[in-house]
Order: sequence, then C-alpha cells, then structure tokens
Amino acid sequence: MTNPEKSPVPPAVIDDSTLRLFIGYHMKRAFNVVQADLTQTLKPFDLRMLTYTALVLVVDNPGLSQSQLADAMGIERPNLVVILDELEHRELIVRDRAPTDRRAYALKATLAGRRLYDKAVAAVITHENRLLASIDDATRSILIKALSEVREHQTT
Amino acid sequence: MTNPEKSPVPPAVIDDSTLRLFIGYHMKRAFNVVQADLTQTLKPFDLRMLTYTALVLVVDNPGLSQSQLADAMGIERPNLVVILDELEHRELIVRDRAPTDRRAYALKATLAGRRLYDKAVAAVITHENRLLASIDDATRSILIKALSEVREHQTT
DNA sequence: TATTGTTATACTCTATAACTATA
DNA sequence: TATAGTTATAGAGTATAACAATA
Repeated sequence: MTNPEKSPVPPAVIDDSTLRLFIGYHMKRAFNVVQADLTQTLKPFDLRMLTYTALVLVVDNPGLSQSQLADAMGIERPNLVVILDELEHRELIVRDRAPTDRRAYALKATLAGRRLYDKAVAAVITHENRLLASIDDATRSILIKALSEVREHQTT
Repeated sequence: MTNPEKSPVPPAVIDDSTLRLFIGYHMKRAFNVVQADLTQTLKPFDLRMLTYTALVLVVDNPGLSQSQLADAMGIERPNLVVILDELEHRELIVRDRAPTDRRAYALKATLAGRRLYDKAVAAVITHENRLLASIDDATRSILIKALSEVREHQTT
C-alpha cells in the first residue's frame, strides 16, 4: 500500500482510511495507469485514446452519426469534430451523407481504417492482458460489470 | 464483428464487442459519472475533486510533505502548488516548516479545515452510497481491490 | 421549433523545464 | 550533486453558447 524506501523526509505511510470510502480516488488512480499504458501502446499507430475509441466505434458500428458517436464516447458534440477531422484527414474514416437526413453524416471506416483497427486492437488486447495479469477472469467480469453499472447510473 | 444494418440515424444500438476488451473505456465512462456526481456534491463546500483529495490526505496524514502528497495523489509537484495555495488562502491548511529538512513543508489542517473535512466527507459518503446502490458490499470490495491492483501495476 | 454539425472560447487538469534554497 | 518547492508554460480534454443548414 505504501512506498517504503524513497525520500529523506518521513517515509510517508499514507493512511487511506477515508479514501477507502472514496471510490473516485481509486478509479482515477487506476485509470491514470491504464491510460498511461494505453498511450504508449497506441503511440506506434499514431493514435490517442480518443481517436482510438472513435475508430473502434466507427468500425464496429458503420453508419453511425456524429451525435450518436459523441454520446457513445461520453463527450460533447463539439469535441468530437476535431477528433473526426484528424481521422478523416488520415483517410481512416469517411463522412458520408446520411441518406435519410441531410443534416447528419454516416460515419464509415475506410480499408486503411479497418487495417489500422486490426493492428491497434490486437496491441491493446495484448497490453491490457499484461496490465490485468494479476486479476483473474471472474474478477475482470465483475469489474467491468460494476463499472458499467456505475456508468449507467448517470444521475446528472 | 460488425453490425447488421439498422435504423437510418436514430436510437443507435452500439455494438461494443471490441470495447468489452478495452477496460480503459469502461473506466473512463464510469469515472466520468463518479466525478460529475462528486463535483455536484462538493460544490456547496467550494471544493473540487483535487482540493477535496488534498484536504482529506492532509487531515488523515498530518505532517505530510508536498512531494509525498503529490505522489499520493498521482500528480506532479508543480500541479499541487496552486491546489495548496487555494487551501492555504482559505485557511483550511497550513504550510509549517519541516523540523528536519528546511526545504520541505509539513502540511497540516487547521481547525476550519478539519471541520470542512467532516462535513464534506459525510456528504461524499452519502452520495457515493447512492451512486453505488446497485452494487453490493462484496462486489464493492472486489471493485476497489481490483482498481488498487491496477494502480499498483504502474508500468513506467 | 428542434436537431446536426460546426466555430469560438474558456476552464480544468496535466506534464516538462528551469529556477531557488536547501541538503 | 540531488531534492523540495516554485514559476512559467504548453498541451490535452472538456463544456457552453451561438450559428447555418436541415428537419
């Protein structure tokens, strides 16, 4: 729990009795580690977590609109624009016009986008398995299920 | 792997088959919900997640140095300075000089700081219990333990 | 009127380099 | 020389308001 040999100033034995009841702290710290690992994993593909997530969702859900994608990613529509601009300029996705609604786009991945997706997803799976090595499959299921339930709680 | 063609633009049934293997996505979405709730909960106390976390750690670990606190919070030292400036200006904490090392500070909470801590912690516990209502105690323990293990994996 | 995508903008959080004063 | 705290700064990520085109 603590970090023994380290600094000259007191060893710092952190009393996290209160933090035990503070789930946001644990989620933030764990997410930081996951994101740091993810950033390194995605660097060879020139992707960040946001561009990777957008690419994955577009490949798996062709025809998605920007509003739907922003909603799936949990970000506001304006913030998605630059993310998709980047993917489009790199010719990984295209913004087709939606046939039924001329206001909306139908997002689709290009062949290059699907190829990058295949390689990046494989790398991410490998790295995440290493990151979660100490956590057995049953616990991983519980973890993901619990996180999903928290997300769906969505109080506002 | 992909999705059958469905509604033109509307309801959006997201295929998250790939995301299921992408723990960072679930952690980010869940953390967003927790932080949004936390932000609202702390607003009456004029605290943000970072100032709240710093206050909690200082109250529970009096005499902590800024380096130790930054380490415990998972942020860099420079970013902690403004956080502590704010808490100090509000007279919730003090920066005493460490007796053994004149470079370092020994951080301590004031009486006002401990009083705000009491009220804020109570509010946070109440709100988190509501947020985690659908998750039983055993699962909560597994969740926190799994998150801690991920944090301690710390690749870099 | 309402919605899609867009621009502009501001705020928070984060990371790095370089400085000072101590060690 | 190394460490503690600080300053300055730049980069992400996020949120809101307002607009044009379309519904």
